[in-house]
Amino acid sequence: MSNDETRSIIGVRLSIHERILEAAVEQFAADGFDGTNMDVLARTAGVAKPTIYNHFKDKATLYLASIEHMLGRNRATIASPSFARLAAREGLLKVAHELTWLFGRDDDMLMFCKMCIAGNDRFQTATDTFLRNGPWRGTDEIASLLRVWHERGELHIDRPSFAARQLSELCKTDIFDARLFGAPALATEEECRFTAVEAVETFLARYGCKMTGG
Amino acid sequence: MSNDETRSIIGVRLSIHERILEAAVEQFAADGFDGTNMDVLARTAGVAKPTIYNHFKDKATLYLASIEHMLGRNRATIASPSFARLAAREGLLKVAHELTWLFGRDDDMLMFCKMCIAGNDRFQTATDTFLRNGPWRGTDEIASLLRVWHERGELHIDRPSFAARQLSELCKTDIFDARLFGAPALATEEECRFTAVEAVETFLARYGCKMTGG
DNA sequence: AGCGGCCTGAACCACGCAGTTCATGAAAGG
DNA sequence: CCTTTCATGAACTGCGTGGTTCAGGCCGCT
Repeated sequence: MSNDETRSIIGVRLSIHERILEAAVEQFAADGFDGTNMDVLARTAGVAKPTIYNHFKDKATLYLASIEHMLGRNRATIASPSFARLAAREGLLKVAHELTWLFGRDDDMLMFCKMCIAGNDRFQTATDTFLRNGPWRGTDEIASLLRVWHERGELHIDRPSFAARQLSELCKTDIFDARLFGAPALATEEECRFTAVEAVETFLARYGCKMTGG
Repeated sequence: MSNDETRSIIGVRLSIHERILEAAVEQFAADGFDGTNMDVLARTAGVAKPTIYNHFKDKATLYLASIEHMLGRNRATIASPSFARLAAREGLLKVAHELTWLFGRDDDMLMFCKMCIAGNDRFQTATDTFLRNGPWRGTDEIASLLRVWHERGELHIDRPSFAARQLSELCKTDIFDARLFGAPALATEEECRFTAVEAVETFLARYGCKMTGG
């Protein structure tokens, strides 16, 4: 292979494979599956069309791969196990900030949500991997954290998984629906912070023990 | 017009116009705008293709019309002002049950959300009317109720609108995302009741006054 | 130098699908 | 009874686009 590593975008060298994936994420996210034109995609990737089909069997295959690629980039831990060292309130705040940021200010996340929702009968497998590696993994991580704090006596939670999902929902308040339905305008950092703080406040009122400030 | 009223589905007589709209809602919701094939749509409607174009100029026009059609069918009140007579806890439970029912067991609502999300760049006006007449009207109604209970001293709420949206989000826990992304399986009545009760519990923990049980 | 692998660009094929046309037929209405 | 209106179905047009082919060209390897 000759010029596999030659092209660079923003100074970072990318292999042809990666360049195609990056362009795919961008295009699919912007225009949806049907709205994406493979000729255009090739041009944005700076690559000849046959090259794409040399790396990916299909438009659908590329679509799947692009979802996984995007999820891989987005390994920003929602609830890092390291948060367990913090006091419940601090840890919850960190988690809530991650969540509101994700819901309110992450474009890739939003676009792929839209795509999965829109196309879901045709690409159920794509939707499944998205859910498994995205939202569900996130709430699982949160649930683990909650268990730690519960055992440490800082929270009192009977159903950690359900509680985790409640927290996640609370973090969507005011910022997510608008984006899901409307123009993909970012929520401001102010809004995200506010929603996060309020979510934790409500969550602790229910699940916090006296000393935690519930 | 000859057999405008002759065909019947499930015993209800529908005009050709309505039959097309019903089929359109179903198809668009299931497959999105691009994924919908006009030949198939015609067949599902039990109508010849030219007939569709005799009633609607365009695929896009039909799409818009189908959204408005769906809106007209769905005039359920989430938070009736009459609930204000109830104690806060009872009233909130009623509201929460309405919400979980809507999120978990109302097919029209779900389809509608999918359609708006799928088409939104190209049909922003449709999405806007949906938001105004749907979710936003709902949370406004809830906010009014919250204000009543606040003034009556049963709740302590600084930002009623925000709190209303928090309640609404809490009522999605565990039942809405799965439907939005996955198969449109109904949430069981059990699940809805559970989520509603838990939502109210969490909500009151934050916003209830001592005597309310918060 | 010669070979093999990969990329390129442009042309090309095939197909799905929105929208139309047309001949036919059936009901309503004066 | 004749006219108007409208549904029907089948065939057709035209276009956008997914996917392929092919003749080159660049590069590394031996």
